[in-house]
Amino acid sequence: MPLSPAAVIAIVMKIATWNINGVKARIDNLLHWLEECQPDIACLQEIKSVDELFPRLEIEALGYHVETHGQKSFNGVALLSKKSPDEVNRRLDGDDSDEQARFIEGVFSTKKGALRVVSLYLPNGNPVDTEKYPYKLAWMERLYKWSQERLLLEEPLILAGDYNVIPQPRDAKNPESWVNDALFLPQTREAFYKLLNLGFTEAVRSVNDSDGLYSFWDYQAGAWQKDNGIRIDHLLLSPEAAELLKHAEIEKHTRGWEKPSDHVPVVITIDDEF
DNA sequence: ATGGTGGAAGATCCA
Repeated sequence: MPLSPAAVIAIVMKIATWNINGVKARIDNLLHWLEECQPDIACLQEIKSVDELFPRLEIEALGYHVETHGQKSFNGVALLSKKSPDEVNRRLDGDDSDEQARFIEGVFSTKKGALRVVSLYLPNGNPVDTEKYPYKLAWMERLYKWSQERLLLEEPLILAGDYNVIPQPRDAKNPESWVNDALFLPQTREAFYKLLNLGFTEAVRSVNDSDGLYSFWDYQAGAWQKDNGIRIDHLLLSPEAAELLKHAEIEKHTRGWEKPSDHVPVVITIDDEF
């Protein structure tokens, strides 16, 4: 007996990351994007809100569960998901004095087992001659150590977020203008590749080898109009997650919306289901 | 161009 069409439809889920640059200023865009994209899990960065003021009701009305790790004015990350996580962790080990909200991990039950998804917002690191740059490098080292431990679980793990790292010259329209920037300094890129080389797959690069892929365009100097962008928003997949990867896409069109974020969503599709 | 724009907080800091 032949398979019915329904039986051969791939069972997939979409996981997205988006630095929205202020959830309260971006709520209309966010709701519109959630309806359009229908991600199963969305990792947000720079919510710039305390947990109590996060506009959760509107998002919950679209059928999403909301977990936040916010702080006043700056930073802040969130996980939106169509099914609630079984477990949520908000601390990145290695510095008990760090009060910046840049990390949230959710553990989800899927039909294939546990799926771990992290929404991360790596420090910018500029100006590099201040304490901000050592803080960035230390944060990357903490993420490295955390990842080393998590990879021992040999489970699908996705580290999604704004890395504030331009991995290669071709990830910038004008790489020469970034040579002294914390996003592109050799030490920054080395730390990124050290993390990647633990065995992660960078989702976008693994499916698309072309130049001109960007995820951020500055508000200033007509960067968007000139397509003067950089690619700094990444999804890193453990071997067990990489095996499930079907597609990866940068949703460039959202940068052309009214009142846009300066970043756009990056979305992957994996062979899995809640 | 030594932040040119934008968000959040609150008369500045952060990116």
